[in-house]
Amino acid sequence: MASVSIRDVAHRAGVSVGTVSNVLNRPDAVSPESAMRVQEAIDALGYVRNEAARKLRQGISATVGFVVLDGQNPYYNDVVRGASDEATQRGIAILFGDSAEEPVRERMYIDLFEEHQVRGLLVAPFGDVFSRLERLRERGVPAVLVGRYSGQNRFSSVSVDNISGGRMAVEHLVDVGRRRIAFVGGPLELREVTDRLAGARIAAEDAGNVGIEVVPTNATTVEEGAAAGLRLLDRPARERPDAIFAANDLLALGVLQALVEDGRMRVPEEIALIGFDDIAFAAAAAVPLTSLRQPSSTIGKTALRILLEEADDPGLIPRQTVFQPELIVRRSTGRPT
Amino acid sequence: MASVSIRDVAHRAGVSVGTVSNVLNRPDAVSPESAMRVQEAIDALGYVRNEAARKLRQGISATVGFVVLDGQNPYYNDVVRGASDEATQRGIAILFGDSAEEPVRERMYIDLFEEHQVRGLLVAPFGDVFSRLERLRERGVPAVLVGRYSGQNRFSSVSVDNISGGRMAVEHLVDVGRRRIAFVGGPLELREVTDRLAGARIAAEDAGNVGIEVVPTNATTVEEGAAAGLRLLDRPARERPDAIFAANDLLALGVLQALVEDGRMRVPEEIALIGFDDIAFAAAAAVPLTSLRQPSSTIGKTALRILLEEADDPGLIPRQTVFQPELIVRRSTGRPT
DNA sequence: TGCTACCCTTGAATCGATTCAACTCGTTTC
DNA sequence: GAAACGAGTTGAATCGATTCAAGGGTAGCA
Repeated sequence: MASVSIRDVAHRAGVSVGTVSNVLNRPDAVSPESAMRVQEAIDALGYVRNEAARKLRQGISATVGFVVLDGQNPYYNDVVRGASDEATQRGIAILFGDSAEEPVRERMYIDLFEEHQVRGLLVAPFGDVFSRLERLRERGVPAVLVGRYSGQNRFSSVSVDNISGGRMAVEHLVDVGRRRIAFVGGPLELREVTDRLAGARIAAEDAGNVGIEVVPTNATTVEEGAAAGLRLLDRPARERPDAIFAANDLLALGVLQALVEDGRMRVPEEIALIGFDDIAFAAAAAVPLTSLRQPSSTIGKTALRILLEEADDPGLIPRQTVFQPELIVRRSTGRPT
Repeated sequence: MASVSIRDVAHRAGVSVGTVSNVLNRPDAVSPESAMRVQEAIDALGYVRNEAARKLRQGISATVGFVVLDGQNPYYNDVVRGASDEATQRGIAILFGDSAEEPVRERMYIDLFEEHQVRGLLVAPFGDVFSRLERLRERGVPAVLVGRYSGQNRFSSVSVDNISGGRMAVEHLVDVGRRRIAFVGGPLELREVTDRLAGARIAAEDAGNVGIEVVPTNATTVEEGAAAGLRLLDRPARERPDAIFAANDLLALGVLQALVEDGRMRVPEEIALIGFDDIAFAAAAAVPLTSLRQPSSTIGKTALRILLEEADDPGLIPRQTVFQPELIVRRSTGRPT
């Protein structure tokens, strides 16, 4: 463990530690020649700054935590990529935690990240983490919610307009002549799921004579989607819907997989299918999937930016940033025969 | 910033800081009643340990860095999930970096993580990072390569047997009656790509009368796969292959998308298609994709375990852990008409 | 009673970067 | 020539958890 400290650098360069620190942090407060000598010493010794010491002294850190709801979902990977791009540009590292839709893990990560003195927290919340987040905020550690807004607007959030998205989805289905719509999604504790459903209901009401039926799932995964698809297929033919709005693309792909495998209900002829998120695989699906696109990496970038602003100025009032989703029409919602 | 330190806890519990530290780290060296009083104080004050201070003092940290080649690839997400599971169980946090197949970013993350005093580094390497990793190792920070083995076995690695996988892929294609095989993959600097190709060539030679042609790509993405697919379609019909082995599922899905869209070459009738990794979306593809499954989350878990062992005992000799891939047959490699 | 052994507890020293009051030295101003 | 000023530099103090030599107390034993 041949650890090189600022002291070693100072010694080799023949200056004091204060000067070395200045070279690192306030280069213009130092004479060019000192700067050069110090730089040489740094290179020669292979000095690397000790973040722990810096963090300890300064009280704030160059680390941000990101607790993701479901790391398997490509949507979140895009968001992470966006946040991570932005972070890296500012020399900030991201601590990563995948809560896998389990409240226990979610809380564990939040605690872990707190110990690590993160500057702030990006959270795609699943369980009720707000009391924990409140506590963190009292200590000067802000949080920004990603992909959903907080119930009481107690925290800033960056998300897409899920109600409007749900509405667009059903409006589109109605446009292509569908009336009996199944909403596949869950758990209903997920705010984005209920919002998309709420939007769907509004559109159904506006259209009149359109029914929305909820087919609940336990998670937003391909497997759950496939299971829901099978349940629909099990019904007598005339009780089946003529369109499915899945709460996200993972579910939609699962449904699609079940339908294609089974073969009795062809997409889009007998049944139309629309998803949400427009993940990369939606276009490559068995039947290319109509979906509502989210500006995912922009969401990540924006969330990180807001987080850092709040970290710098704790007085800021929480604000909700909402992007509009965009309808991407593909084959899965072609007109019925 | 109402920061609560171990000193405050000690004061409230009426004991010394040393005792508090012992409660936290060596509970059996402390009397039950002290432990209880300290615990109460901790709860009452909402004390959270300051990792920075601990790290500084101990010299080692409870953080591990993971530099991923391509965060968009579900395969790596599975690996990350595995590593992350294992890490969390041990109270270790993971710093996450997505190099997006860019050597500059890759190096940046390694440097950033070094500043953060990571205990070790998991790396899915793209560019040549070995000299940097060597330097880190000299400082007691080990690295374990994920998803590929190091050229000179200078580092431990956890991967799948890509040569054997490539072989299995082509053997399977030959089994279902294919002879003119296109290998879609690249860049050829990626060791796993060339290994899979090498395996393919071995199988072709063993079979005799089987040709392998390389269709290079610039990255292992859906888009590049689609582009490669279009290039194949552009050829006169008789110059087209009767099977495609894509270096990974992303490429395979891209190829599939192009073929299905175009419609001239049906999968699997006119052309068979096999991928690698067996990501979750392979099963949900336009034509369910035959693929070679990797035990991805096990790879992540194992890599982390080895990394920590090496961090504890720097004398360990690097070892290569290789898992066998498993052939998952689906519709995309049905028999030709 | 004296002695040893054992169990807990104590608190100063430590890790390394940053900060800042104090200082040096050369230059400018009146 | 004295005073004021500015630019650079210095090094001790600081952040908070851990460590460990030293010491206090109690029980056990002769």
